[in-house]
Amino acid sequence: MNEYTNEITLLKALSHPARLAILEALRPGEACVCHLEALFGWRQAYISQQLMVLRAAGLLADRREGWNVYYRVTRPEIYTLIDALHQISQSGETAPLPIPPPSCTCPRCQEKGARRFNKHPHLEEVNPTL
Amino acid sequence: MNEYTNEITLLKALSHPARLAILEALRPGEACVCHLEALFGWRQAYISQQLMVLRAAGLLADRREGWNVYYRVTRPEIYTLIDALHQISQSGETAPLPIPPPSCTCPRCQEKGARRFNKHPHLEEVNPTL
DNA sequence: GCATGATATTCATCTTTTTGAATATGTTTT
DNA sequence: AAAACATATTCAAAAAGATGAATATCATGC
Repeated sequence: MNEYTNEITLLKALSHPARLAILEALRPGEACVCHLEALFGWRQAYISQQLMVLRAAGLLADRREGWNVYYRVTRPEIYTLIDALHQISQSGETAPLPIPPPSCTCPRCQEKGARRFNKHPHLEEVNPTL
Repeated sequence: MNEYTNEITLLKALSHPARLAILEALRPGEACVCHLEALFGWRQAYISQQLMVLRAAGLLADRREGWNVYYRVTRPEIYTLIDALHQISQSGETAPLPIPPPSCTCPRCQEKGARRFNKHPHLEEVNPTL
């Protein structure tokens, strides 16, 4: 179950209101920490913590200039994901569900001589690594 | 900070390898629990738990047919998000970072008479609700 | 070098997630 | 109704995440 390691790291970094808000604030371009501090009215340390998470996930890079540290998004593609997220979240709850699709392709359901009282086939015969 | 409630619920539902894998398995269409059980080789109760999370997030619906319960994705748009996720995750670590973008639009940085030793402007003057 | 401003990190605590184990629910066949 | 099956739910312990408080780092101006 070590699949999706990168994906999960990324998703977890995004799964926080403050971090989503920060990414939104960075959409137009880079910003220094003091900007975010003033914009959101959060404690400096708190913002720094969240920036750390986003940076650890590889989403942000920083650049020092005198007193200030400027953060920027390193993967603008993240906004494609975020936009999709908003779209899905906004659509009214459980829409008028589509007509039930065709029947299951389950290995068991597929068995030709599918006797109804039967143990599952052994996993080895069935699992072509998804 | 009650913003993004729906978004966070959705992201958290996705932030789990087993659940991502399940959604992947459901991409071609609906499947019964025994299918997933055989496909992944996980405990039945475990799969049911993960399905519950996805259902609670409004991503899945179920349909009973005799012995089996068939699950299907109610919001195919989720795959747009997942595809974006994979794309971002696969791109090699921190790509050759783009040239540092233009300077910060931070309220402080914007102040015309920006005296360098100055307190931040009061938040009320600055925070137009992001 | 020292004081100050901006940002980062560590620590401790509290809450949430994860996941195995046990058990419950509901359906079908006999 | 009882047995067999498929799936769902509850519980508890361990792991991970969130966050306030305190403190550290590092650049700048004197």
